[in-house]
Amino acid sequence: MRIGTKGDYGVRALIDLAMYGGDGPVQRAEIARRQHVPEAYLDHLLAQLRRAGFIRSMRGPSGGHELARPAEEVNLLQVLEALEGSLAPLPCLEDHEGEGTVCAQQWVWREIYDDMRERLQAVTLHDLAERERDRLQRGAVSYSI
Amino acid sequence: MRIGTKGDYGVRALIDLAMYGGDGPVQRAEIARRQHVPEAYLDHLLAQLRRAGFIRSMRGPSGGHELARPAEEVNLLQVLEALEGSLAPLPCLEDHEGEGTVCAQQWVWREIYDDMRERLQAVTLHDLAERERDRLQRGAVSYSI
DNA sequence: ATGATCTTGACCTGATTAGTCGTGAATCAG
DNA sequence: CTGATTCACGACTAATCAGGTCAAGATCAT
Repeated sequence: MRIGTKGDYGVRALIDLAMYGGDGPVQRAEIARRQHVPEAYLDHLLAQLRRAGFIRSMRGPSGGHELARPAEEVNLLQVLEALEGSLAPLPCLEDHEGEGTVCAQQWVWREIYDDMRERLQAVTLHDLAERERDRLQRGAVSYSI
Repeated sequence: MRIGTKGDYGVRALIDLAMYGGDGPVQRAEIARRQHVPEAYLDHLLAQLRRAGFIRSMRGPSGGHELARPAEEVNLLQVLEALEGSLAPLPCLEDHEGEGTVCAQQWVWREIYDDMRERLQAVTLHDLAERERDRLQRGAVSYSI
């Protein structure tokens, strides 16, 4: 469940779309510049986000990316699981039906994991974008990772 | 904060000592056999546990390992952090004084992380050993990882 | 057609994980 | 003292993953 640049950058890209995507699609290069993410890498993340149904992409001049669903309907858990895979701290907590394996301390981690997922589910892209707008107004600096 | 074999095996080794260490030290080979851990690998984990002050080791015939502190005074957080390093899901949550970097969604993760540490702190080696004794009595199978 | 843009897959580098192996050092029994 | 037993420690390796880069191609507005 460690969050890497994939998760961080990916979420930031979506926040960017939520903030600047009001009129027409937003270009990769713009997102990359604003969020300080290497453009070539962002490319892959956008592809993943598209396949997962979070964004729509349009090619050609004046093309770009936009949210496929309203920002209020997308939560952090969905996005992070799409980008990073399962967030389970132990393999045995992953929810494929045939549980099979059991690991030591499973009961402790189960609660932690469930709690975490709940909290992440409660946060929408809209919340994050608002928070970010606040932060920018305060003139805060934000180097990621 | 993903828990790997190090954390899993290491905790199991300590549980083993808590359960079978009543009279005299317990040998590496015994632990390895009971807990299904490769002995050569267990060696490293025991070394780490010793350096971190959780166990004492004696060489020679009838040597072995034993808990350095009573099982009630050792909690899961201490052990896991000694074995796996910081459990922070994001580097920016690590608590070295010069915070410097900030990452997106930090506020969400801070709560999750704090909650997790609290829960892990609340579980002692004694609790784990008891739980394990129960499980064995029920004849449960326990393949780790 | 053309140029900006997205799309895909191949590839690269360094770090980490999960171990193995071999040698050496302490301890104890006889 | 000698040898058996057990831990101690460092070197080595193989596989996987993170975090990227790069190049060729597909698409579409104009």
